[in-house]
Amino acid sequence: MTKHVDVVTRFAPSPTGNLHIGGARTALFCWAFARRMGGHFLLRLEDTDRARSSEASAEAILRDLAWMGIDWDEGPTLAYEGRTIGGDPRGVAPFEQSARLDLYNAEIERLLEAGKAYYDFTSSEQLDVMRKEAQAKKENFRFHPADGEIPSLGAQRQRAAREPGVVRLRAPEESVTVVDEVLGEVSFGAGEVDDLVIRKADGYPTYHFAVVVDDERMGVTHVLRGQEHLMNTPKHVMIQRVLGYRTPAYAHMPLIFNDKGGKMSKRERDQTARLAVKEAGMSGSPIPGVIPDDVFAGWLGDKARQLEHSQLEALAAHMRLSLPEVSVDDFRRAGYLPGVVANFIALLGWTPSKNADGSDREKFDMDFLAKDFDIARIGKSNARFDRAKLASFNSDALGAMSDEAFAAAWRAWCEDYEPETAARLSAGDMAMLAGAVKPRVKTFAEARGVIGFVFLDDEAIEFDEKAVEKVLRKGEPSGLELLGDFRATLEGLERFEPEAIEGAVKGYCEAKGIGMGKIAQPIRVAITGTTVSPPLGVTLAAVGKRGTLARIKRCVESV
RNA sequence: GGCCCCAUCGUCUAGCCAGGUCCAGGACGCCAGGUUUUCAUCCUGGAAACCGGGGUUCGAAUCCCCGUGGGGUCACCA
Repeated sequence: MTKHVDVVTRFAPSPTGNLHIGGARTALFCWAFARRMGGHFLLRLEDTDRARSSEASAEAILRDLAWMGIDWDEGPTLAYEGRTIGGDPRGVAPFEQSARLDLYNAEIERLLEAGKAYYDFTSSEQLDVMRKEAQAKKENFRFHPADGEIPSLGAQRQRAAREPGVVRLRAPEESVTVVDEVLGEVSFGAGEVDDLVIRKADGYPTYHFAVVVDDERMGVTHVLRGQEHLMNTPKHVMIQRVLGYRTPAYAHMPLIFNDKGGKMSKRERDQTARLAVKEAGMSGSPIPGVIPDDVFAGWLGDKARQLEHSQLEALAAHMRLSLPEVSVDDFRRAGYLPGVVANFIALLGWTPSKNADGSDREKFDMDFLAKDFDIARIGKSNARFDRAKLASFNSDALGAMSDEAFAAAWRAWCEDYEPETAARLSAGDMAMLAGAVKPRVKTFAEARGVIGFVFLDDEAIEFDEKAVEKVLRKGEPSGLELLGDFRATLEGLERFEPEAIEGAVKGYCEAKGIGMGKIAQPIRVAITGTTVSPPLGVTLAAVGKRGTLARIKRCVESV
């Protein structure tokens, strides 16, 4: 007995890789719709492809969803930040299709007995030949033998006992019209669907069959999915009709493309890396310990080949390369905030309601989405993923955080993805730097670049030639002279903290009757080697009194 | 190629369903100024779109048709 819930949505990924950004949006919308309607959001693992599915991938997907703030009411459980997500409140488990074979087989048996499905022993090779023949004749291939060509069930069973075969559903000759919640009425003519395979030779159900059976058994009321599934709908409706199931409401969402107008795919990342490797003129693997030379060579020469996720990450890190992000984990690793990612992808193909004053709304959080989401405001046309706009949203979100919150989040991110930084900077250092770093970065990953001078040895600072000429040599008095003079002031500073340092600089300028730039720029060059850095106070404080004095001394002496 | 979907600034989009208030609004990006000890932030301003052609109507971005363009899909993958 399953308890009745008004609305049940589901997200049903196949655990064959990371959670793709498109999948994340589907999950987000399913989640939001269920929340909005006070229903349940269910998570199911479609692992009927035995060769490609993995448990590691399943867990990674669960974690990615949880990170985004998408929690599921029903489905596999995940312990996340002290709580457990998932469960089986209505008694519809299991949630892995590989554990539901008996169920599918029972239904298939029912169909076989009723003559609505039949065993087929055509080999893949034979099918290939048939497809090619049809193509040569410019005809559409449709597997749909005449009634007379299908042996009796008894004969089918006899043969099935000896050799593996698939089970196909006998496609009824009828047209299908679905009322899509996004697209409206969509009709498919009779004879479009062929006798599709519902059970593979390995005994596993095909996607189409498993989805239909599970959605029925799990009481799914609304199917929100990408538009790439639109042509699957007549197949699913057909299976539902033959099985005597109800048809859930469908809502097909527009697709998400990359900035070049193509499909956002993991291949993009390999392509970017491959291009960089070729430009660098590399032939052997730069990190043979992670990527063996033969693997590297094969990958380099074959555009279709992809490296393992971890290998690609290592290569990118080694070459200090930033790869285009395509999966949720990529964005997390790059230092985007989960709320921002969710906010941004929600805007791809959907529009929130207006603000109370009638103005357009763009920024919102998960709570708002859960209250405001509406299928009626899902758009129909595909959207490009604009990374620049995402970056801007993230930048704004970081800027809106308090220094304390930023420092904590930055530190947490570093601990996961940049442990050297977390080790070298104390929590206090990061809190002190927060205000200066915040407005200068779009992601956490950019922070290191802003404060790179902190990590350099005092003797390793390279003084930029142009900067030296402009701010140290020119002027009367020259920057170099002021620098030597000001160093003494700094030396006498008791508390080497941002405010005190700023005060000292200001006091010095007033006493000397010179503008701030006259001394600020020479100091920058002495400390960082360039004319660009965060405000002087934090810049010097981050380097420390000893380092500051040493760098100024070295600058004065060596330039 | 068959089938199906879509079409507003470079990009995401509001407006379209219930035609007039739209010489089309917002955001990102871009350009130009301003604030600032550098950079960044921030502030102000600007350029920038209804794919084309027919209808319907007093009137069309909004409704209809055709064309064009873009996309999806045609597996024992999901």
